[in-house]
Amino acid sequence: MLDIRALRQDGEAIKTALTKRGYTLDLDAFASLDAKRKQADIRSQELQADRKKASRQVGELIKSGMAVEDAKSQVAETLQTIDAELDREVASAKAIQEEIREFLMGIPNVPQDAVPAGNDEEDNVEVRQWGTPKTLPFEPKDHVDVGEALDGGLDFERAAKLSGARFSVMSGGLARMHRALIDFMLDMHSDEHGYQEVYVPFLVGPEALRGTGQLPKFAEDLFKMEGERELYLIPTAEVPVTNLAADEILEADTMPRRYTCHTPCFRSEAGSHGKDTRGMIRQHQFEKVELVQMVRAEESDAALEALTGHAEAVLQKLDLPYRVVILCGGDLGFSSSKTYDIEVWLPSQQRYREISSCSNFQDYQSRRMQARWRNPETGKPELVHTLNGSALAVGRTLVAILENYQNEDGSVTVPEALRPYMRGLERLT
RNA sequence: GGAGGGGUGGCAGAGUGGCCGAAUGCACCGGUCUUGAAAACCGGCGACGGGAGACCGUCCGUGGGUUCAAAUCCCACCCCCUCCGCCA
Repeated sequence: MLDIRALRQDGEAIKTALTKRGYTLDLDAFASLDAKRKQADIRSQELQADRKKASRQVGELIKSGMAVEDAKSQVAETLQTIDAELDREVASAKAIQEEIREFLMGIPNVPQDAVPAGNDEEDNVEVRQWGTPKTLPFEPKDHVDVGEALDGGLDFERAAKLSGARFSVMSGGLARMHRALIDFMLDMHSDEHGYQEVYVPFLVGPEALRGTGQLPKFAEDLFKMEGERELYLIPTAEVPVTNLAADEILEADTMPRRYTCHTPCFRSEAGSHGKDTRGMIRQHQFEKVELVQMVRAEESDAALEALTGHAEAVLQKLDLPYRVVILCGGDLGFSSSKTYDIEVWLPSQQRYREISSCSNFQDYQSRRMQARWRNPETGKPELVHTLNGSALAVGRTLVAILENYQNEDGSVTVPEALRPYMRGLERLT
């Protein structure tokens, strides 16, 4: 959510910045709503002040010895006049405030200056590359062919039997490698990058989803539970972990907060029919290790660079070639002010595919969820800046390993860094 | 699922109809003292919105209601705690 005061003061500048992501801000609609709000607000406050005064008068009269009924009749007429108008004014002030809130909730975050212009992923700009895409001495198979050929391995048919398309079953060594990856990533972020591991609910209420920005606009991307309580399967650990700070005022000495968390993620993929239908690139259920940070405003730019580096470190240790791109305005997520995607090399597709997305939300999420910290210099609560990034999407990491580490005989070499997590196993066959 | 207790400022915790946005303690900030720190003492200190400001309004889990007046009384819901039952 944007700062309403910023919108009043710098509306034009914000509108211009938002065009970079293809969003047209209706400033006139906002201005007229805001003017209506102010009028209703001022009037209802006046009436309330008058009403309070009259009520207090009654108390004083009674205390000074007047009979209760007499005291009441002193102000009865005034109150009657006030009440008639007050109900109306308060109701309309409330309604307008709610309208403004919904209006604000529907505006995406303002892209930072560094965000390049552009419409879609074609316009994202490469920032750096790491490693050299391997040229395999044989025709590379894709991860489905590699995985299905393994003993145990990948099984999409049985997954479909259970749950339909976009699910997978893994068994044997592959299932173990999947689990090992989670362990490997969590250990790395905890031991080397200074994150605290957390375990959180996989079902959350609507408020948490409003806080991070999935609701109200993107309900169709979520799986909603049946039942008397309104609960949703989390689409990412970002939702429960970031909302840990919701409605809280963090003490300065507990900042910055850095959390790492492994959760399954559930996405309806409503808008992506026919996209990545083969294999486990795009699933309704997948595992992810997430990084979340809550930092002071002036630290968030540096924090995004560091966080992206922490995600990159996973790929480096696994020796998987990748590149980092900065998302253009048109490809930028709703709540983000700046996002780096990390893309891993897939030999079968001869191109880089997204495996991580690292974003700085600045105060956009924290304003929605009222996540603040107490600045000792002012003594006042200030909104934190929130960031998060995948480090990494586990399923896609597995895909990358299957493809980059495949051998001509159909086996898959276990990356060296992962072997301690697989009891020394060197090869999946 | 049954019975009882409770949700108040950053935290703990008073407050059962008007003098309460709210005692007190801790934490925090400023000062005195000190070579410095601690301790002690003095002062300050909730959040949000509006206003240039004086100041005004809202907020005591949430939503309704009673009343001239609600943190306080009534109703519903949510959450937490204790005991019993069930259970991985």
